[in-house]
Amino acid sequence: MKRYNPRDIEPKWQQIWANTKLYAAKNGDQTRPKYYMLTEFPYPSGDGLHAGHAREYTIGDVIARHKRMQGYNVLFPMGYDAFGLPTENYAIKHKVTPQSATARNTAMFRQQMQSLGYSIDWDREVNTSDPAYYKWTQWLFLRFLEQGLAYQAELPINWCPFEKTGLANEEVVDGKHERCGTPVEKKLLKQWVMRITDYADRLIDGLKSIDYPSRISSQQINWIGRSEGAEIEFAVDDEVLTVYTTRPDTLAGATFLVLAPEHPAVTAITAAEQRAAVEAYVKQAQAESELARQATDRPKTGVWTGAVAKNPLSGRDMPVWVADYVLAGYGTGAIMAVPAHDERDFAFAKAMNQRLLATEGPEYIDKETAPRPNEPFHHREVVQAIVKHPTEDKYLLQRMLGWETKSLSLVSGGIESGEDPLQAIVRELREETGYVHIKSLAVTGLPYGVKFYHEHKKVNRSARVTTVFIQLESLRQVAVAAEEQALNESVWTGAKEALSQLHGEGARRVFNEHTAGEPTPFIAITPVIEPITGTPHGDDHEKEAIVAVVHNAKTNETLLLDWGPRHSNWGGMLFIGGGVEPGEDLVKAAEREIAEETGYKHVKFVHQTEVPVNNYYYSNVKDRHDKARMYGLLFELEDDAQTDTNMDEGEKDKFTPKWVPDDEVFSTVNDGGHEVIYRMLMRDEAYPGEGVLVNSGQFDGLSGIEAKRAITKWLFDQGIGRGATKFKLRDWIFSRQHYWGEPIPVVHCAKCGVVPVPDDQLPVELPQVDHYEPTDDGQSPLAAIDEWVNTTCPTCGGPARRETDTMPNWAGSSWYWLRYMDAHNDQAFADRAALDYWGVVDLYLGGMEHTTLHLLYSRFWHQFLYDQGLVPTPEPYAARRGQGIVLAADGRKMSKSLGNVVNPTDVIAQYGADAFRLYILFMAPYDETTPWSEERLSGVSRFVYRVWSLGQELMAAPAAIAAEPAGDQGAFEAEVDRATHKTLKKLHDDLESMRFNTTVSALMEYVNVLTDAKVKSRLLQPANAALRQRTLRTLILMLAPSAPHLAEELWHELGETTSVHLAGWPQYDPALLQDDVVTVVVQVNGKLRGNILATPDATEPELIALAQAEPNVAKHLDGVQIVKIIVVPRKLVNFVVK
RNA sequence: GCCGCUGUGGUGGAAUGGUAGACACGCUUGACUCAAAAUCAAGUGGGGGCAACUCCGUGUCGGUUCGAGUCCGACCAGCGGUACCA
Repeated sequence: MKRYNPRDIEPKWQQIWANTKLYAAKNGDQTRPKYYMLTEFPYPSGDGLHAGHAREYTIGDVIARHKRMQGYNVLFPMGYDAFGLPTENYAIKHKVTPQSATARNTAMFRQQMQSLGYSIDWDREVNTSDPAYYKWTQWLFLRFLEQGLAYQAELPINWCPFEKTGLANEEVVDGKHERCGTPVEKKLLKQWVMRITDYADRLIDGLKSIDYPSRISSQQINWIGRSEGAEIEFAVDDEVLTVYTTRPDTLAGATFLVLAPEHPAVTAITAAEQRAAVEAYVKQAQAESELARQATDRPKTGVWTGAVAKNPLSGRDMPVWVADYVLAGYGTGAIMAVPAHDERDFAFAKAMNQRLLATEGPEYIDKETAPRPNEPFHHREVVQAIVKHPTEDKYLLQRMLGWETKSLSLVSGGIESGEDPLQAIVRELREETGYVHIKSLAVTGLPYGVKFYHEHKKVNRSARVTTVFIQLESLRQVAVAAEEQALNESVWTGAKEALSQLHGEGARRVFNEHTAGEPTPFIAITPVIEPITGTPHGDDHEKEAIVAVVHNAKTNETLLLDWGPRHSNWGGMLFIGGGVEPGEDLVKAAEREIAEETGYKHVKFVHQTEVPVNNYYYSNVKDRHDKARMYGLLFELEDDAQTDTNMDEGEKDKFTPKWVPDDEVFSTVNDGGHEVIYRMLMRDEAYPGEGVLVNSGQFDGLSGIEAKRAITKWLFDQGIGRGATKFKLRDWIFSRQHYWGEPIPVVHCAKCGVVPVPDDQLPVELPQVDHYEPTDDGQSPLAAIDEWVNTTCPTCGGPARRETDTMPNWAGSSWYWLRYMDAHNDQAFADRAALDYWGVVDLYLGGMEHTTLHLLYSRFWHQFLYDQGLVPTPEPYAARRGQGIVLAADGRKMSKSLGNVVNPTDVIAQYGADAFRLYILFMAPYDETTPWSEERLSGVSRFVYRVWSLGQELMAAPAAIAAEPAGDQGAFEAEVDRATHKTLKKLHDDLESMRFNTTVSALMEYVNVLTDAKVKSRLLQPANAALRQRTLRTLILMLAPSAPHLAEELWHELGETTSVHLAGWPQYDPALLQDDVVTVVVQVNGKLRGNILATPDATEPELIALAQAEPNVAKHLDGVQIVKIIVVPRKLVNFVVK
């Protein structure tokens, strides 16, 4: 028997295939359908082919070979993406030219790919650094230039200080250069830029017509980052600031504007007294590195410009700030900030207000009650409010009863620990005056200090006073305690009168500033969206409600009601809830519900949500759809005292109160509305979701898209805004300051400006030089080569200088699949007939890492070429698939420094190319990342040897020794043929769906059947010569795409003289797939209780009878009642019993 | 945070809503051998049982269904991408 020796047969056949040009694709062949199988061409680095390449090209080769055997005219080409920095660096280091390094490396790659037996049409090989190739890259660039899609601009670009070159945005990852990891700097340079943003919409829309994995299309869509919203203009002094927002519905809640530090209007709008601060901030922002600015969770910083704009909808002042959380490069570089509904604006507002509140304002000494000398001061933090009447132009002042002074004061009180000034003043207002219905409140003016003698407490008092402006919504009041009534009397007064009677210099000053409309940097947080939870049904029964969150600070627990298991629309764990009677105070209502439902009678109100949550839900009790406008109220439990709960008997058993640890509350509550309430109450955060508009004048009551549309239209009608679409995608920085790239084919002439090199003078070839090290000054090394740089102007003939920037390495790969169609054309980048014939790439296989780089760039080029009528299709690739990464055996990435790299050449030397290929297919689904395993590779290698031996045995069996076979010959042949055709069908299905791992499994199973001792010995009998022959033939054909050398060798041993790879792919015969006997599974209540053998066409009653007769099934059917019998012909019988 | 993908034995991974773990690796036992390697044969999810058989089992919790790894809902974990993009 001949031994299997891949070291002999593999090179032998590779040589023969090459010599006969077996895999040559034929342009214009109308006798067969075409199939264009493209894999990404490699960058020819000095390290040679790696395992990832081998995976990609092996998959591509198997598909190409299978298609070829199916009768397609297959184009499966290869080339080299040869320009780029690694080669340049390598050449500098080894003191050779990039040209010679490239020649050496491409030869190595070609040799390695050939040794893997790929069916590449080598006559079409391309190399992007070949002048014959880049002539056409330059030619195509000039078409972009003609159409204005390539332009020069002075831009702050990403600069890699290590490789000394500019970079595209797509090449910067986490603030670092994706290739070398060096932190990227900003550098202002004159650059060539490609207007890819013109194609942003097309690049998204085109994805619909092509077959990309959702992973890739969603990543591209994300990267392009289209968003729809509105541009809104705000007048600030003489300037008009235009902002971009995706949330025009929150316009009324925009309480300030923010400009990026780089925004051109910053200087113009900055007020004189703020100039120094603003300039310092802008300077500091510019000094920050990209990396630092990108850091997540960095505290918000900013500075007030002193300017104020007016909100066109709410009419309120909006201080204009400068802050680096707004990016100059996106939208208009300015935003309207809505702190109530945007997390970033919220964080900024909180931080800035806090900073302002912490500042020390002027200090006043009260002259009427001057502090006593030589006595210590007792300090308090105080908040006071300028409270405005809901309808009239009047302010709420207080007269202290029992004091000697006749003057009035603002509503005020001490800030208790843990409170912020806004919370404190709301509490004070409620306790002292009973007013609770607040429309808006905001800090106004810087805090000031005051010192006086406290006559009641008989101490010197120093206070820091924060002033808040409160606009009442209505005069709705709650009862005021008698002791409070005895202290103060409330008076509504006009502004002038108030000012004259106000006690205290500081209070008079802030009141005056406020009523005079002095600009203030303080940022109000005004909610304009009421959250919606649940789904409206149209006929919802509306009511006002409270949700009471009762917290116990001693145990850090929160009170929940357990309504039993959660169903789709009732039950679960909820807070205490209940209806509010018309006109009833929310706090009172909540206290009543708490007592009724849980018995707790001593709870202290802390605060409530500013807006209600519109919760749509199904009321199980009332059997109807309800809409509750739920206000959340937070209470602190004062003591455990409980009264009897006061509930109907029916209501009592429905729920049980439960104390839940605070950190589990959020995950325990399982109702959308209650969750939102809890977030609003407990977590200091914005509500960024959608909902119903409030505090938005005429737009109140609108929601979602409705509101966006209505407000955008209103802005348009007012002439201060319009709908707008923006993209995250930026134009493509196309210049590189390096030697080893395509020279950008233009010259700069003092007289004519930028002049394209005429087409007939292309290519602009790279000069052959000794030194081409990159420079630090942002100049290409080409600039130093005078004899190359100095040229004449093609237009005027005068002296001119060549452009010295080169193209990025993405340029050559942006059109290479077109060159394969007609690789040697020197009249055009490709002949139109060839372009028409091959059309789109049918399948493009490559790595996931190119999704937002090469794949996006090349689609952009192709779409442009289509627009110019240069290519026949709008998209280059009909389908794209990405292969998974091959990890090292240790589960880590393969890397030279870890020493865990698998070298394909070594693998081939030890196991042969066919075993290597089969293992690549077998190791995992092709798109799954998976570790390399030499042990499993050896398993596949055993399979290859088994196939070889089987082939040898089947061929060596004597054809005519008289010996009669035992048993039924027809049944045996049918059994073997059935196995063959089942395998064929499996291969057919799995190759179509690219499930290569299971095709190898199927081949293994098939070979296992044939090598089974009983089957094989009978197969070797003389009577089975014909069966043996057709079985082996089919096996070889099935192996041909994945193990081409093995298949070819056995094929020729079989006596064939033409290549197996030109043979037709075998078709399976459905008739031969039919089993004589099928195994039918018998279940009782879905549990497997046995199986029966039946003919495929057995009827239902027959199957049931057989099943019932099965002893174990009978056992389980004994003594039970059969409710139902499910029969799936040829598959299963299931008895449903009681 | 957002977008996408993935969760199945000791491992890589199979399974049109119908016998979970195909095919391999590894491991155990046996044959061959002086011995080892290679090869061949048998076994191999966990628990119980002498056995027939039986219970449990595909990240978690629910739901739909005669029947769920597969479909639906909520969550958890891992991977990839992206991120003050307003």
